[in-house]
Amino acid sequence: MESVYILVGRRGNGEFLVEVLNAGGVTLGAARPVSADDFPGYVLQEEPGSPRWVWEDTASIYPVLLEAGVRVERAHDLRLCHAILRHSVLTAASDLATAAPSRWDAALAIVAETRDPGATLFELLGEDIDPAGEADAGFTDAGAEFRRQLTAVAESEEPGRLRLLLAAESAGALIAAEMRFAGLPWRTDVHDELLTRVLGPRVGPGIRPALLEKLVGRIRLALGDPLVNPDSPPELTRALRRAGLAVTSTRAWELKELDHPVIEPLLEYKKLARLLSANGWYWMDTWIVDGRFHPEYLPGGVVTGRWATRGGGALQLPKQVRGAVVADSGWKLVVADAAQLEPRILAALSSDTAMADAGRGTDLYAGIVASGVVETRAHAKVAMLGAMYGATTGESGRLLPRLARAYPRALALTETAARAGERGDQVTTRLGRSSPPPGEEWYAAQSLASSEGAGDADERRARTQARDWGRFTRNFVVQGSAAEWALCWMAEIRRELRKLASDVGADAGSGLEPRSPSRAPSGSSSGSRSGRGGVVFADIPHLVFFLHDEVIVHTPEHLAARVATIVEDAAATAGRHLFGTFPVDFLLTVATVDNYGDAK
DNA sequence: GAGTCCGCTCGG
DNA sequence: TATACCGAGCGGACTC
Repeated sequence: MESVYILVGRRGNGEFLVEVLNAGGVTLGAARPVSADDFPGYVLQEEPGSPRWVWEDTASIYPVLLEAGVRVERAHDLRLCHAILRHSVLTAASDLATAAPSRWDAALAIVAETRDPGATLFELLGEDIDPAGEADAGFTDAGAEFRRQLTAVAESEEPGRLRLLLAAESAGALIAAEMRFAGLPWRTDVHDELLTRVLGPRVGPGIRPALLEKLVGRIRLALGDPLVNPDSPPELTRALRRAGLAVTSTRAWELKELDHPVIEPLLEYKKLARLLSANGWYWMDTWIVDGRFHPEYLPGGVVTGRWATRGGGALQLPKQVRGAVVADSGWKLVVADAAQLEPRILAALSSDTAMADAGRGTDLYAGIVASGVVETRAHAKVAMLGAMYGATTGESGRLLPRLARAYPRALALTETAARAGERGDQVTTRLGRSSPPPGEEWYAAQSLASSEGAGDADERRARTQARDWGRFTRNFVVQGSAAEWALCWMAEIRRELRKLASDVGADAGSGLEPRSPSRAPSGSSSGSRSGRGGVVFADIPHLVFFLHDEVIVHTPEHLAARVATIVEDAAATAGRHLFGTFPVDFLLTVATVDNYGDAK
């Protein structure tokens, strides 16, 4: 079926503009306004034709639709796609890449800093034009940008890969908005109980909970220092040294090596103080709304293509508190984790069949041991990580030659990527995301080192910087390609979950309905489901969390088995999308559980 | 007092 | 067991 695009823009007065385009981006009719009130209805009406919605910024437009109970199947995010095409070496010759910096480039930085949902890029840029005309100019420009993007892809060396990348990136933007909207189920009563158990009863801000205070007492006693404040690293270091401990810092791993009565209570204190400050009651009050954790996901927020997040520290949910992530009553969490994702990606990228063989149907590190390359799983892991991160010393550095003999193609790929970075060259992921070139300072340091009269210090500094950048590019290829696999995996999961929902007839209308209050888990203190989280994905399985190589789907219990199958199949499909018929397994560990803490 | 840097610990 | 890659976020220390 010929794909149709619908370009969407927004005027300063809140009105939308829509224009239907054919597959080549050519207009099929004049742009027309749609009022803000009518917009969700318009989208709902057009969705059965599976158009691809083209808009500047999914994160500012899509939440409006979600609030109105409308989901879309496909989108093209101009902002995210511009960023990819502007920097990809595959499109370096395109008009899009060679043009002078435009508002699309400026918008990248600004949107990354402050996202005011509802603001158009023009507004963000503070361009001073009259409200109606402003957005119409922006709309015209969006159409032009879209055509530039289509052309850049079509004329590139790898149009198929780039198309897949742009589709995956845009699907990611939809998923990010949907996950934020739906939120991760979070039981504040369970969380509170956990905190109270290990810290003592809740106290006001600035006051140490009882069990922490007790530990401070033990620390002071052991150090013979009745005033030492364990929250102050310099003060604590001095106190430790006075007590005869030759420490250079207060890092936990350094303390662990020591034998002294203060170590045990101090390590315990650090662990609990961290829990309190990072995920304590204040965190809970701030980030859990109506029984859901709603972090903001930022697709493309990391140079490698990984997502960043903002708010609540969603990238670092400690294992300690995952027990508070509890499925609603009658629902389950399907938690899936891609096992040894990056080594598998590396094997496929480099067509290293020996390494792919090592991971076939089994833990890849165990497979490396079984092949006789190294003796233990721990060695296999540290050696692989060293190869991908650029370790030179220690255990990892010593094991690298053995890995290189067994898997020459894989290791050659990482070395080639490192050498490219050391020269200041860009490297590119499987689907076409390129690393940024080094900054001006970097080039300045290199040319200074090779100029006449350069001193040893100049040369050392240049070499260090070159090697640093080489480790970045070495890792970029693997981490970035893994991020692409993860995007394809999630997009596939999302697509299949939607099909499942329509198969079982739970998704007759928009796919979103107000959740009935009776569905709230009994005995939960998480309160009513009104307000921001009041409309959720009622009755249909949906993604609620993503972390680099791991997803969580919240699903009605009776669909959990089918969801698990979907997640498994999607991993294989993602592998085919990236690597065609190359025989590499993408193994998952999948757990269907009531709470996240029970997964693995 | 506000803004920024650093040390530390959490995640992959 | 450190080391090597990518992050978020807190609290203290420091600067203006």
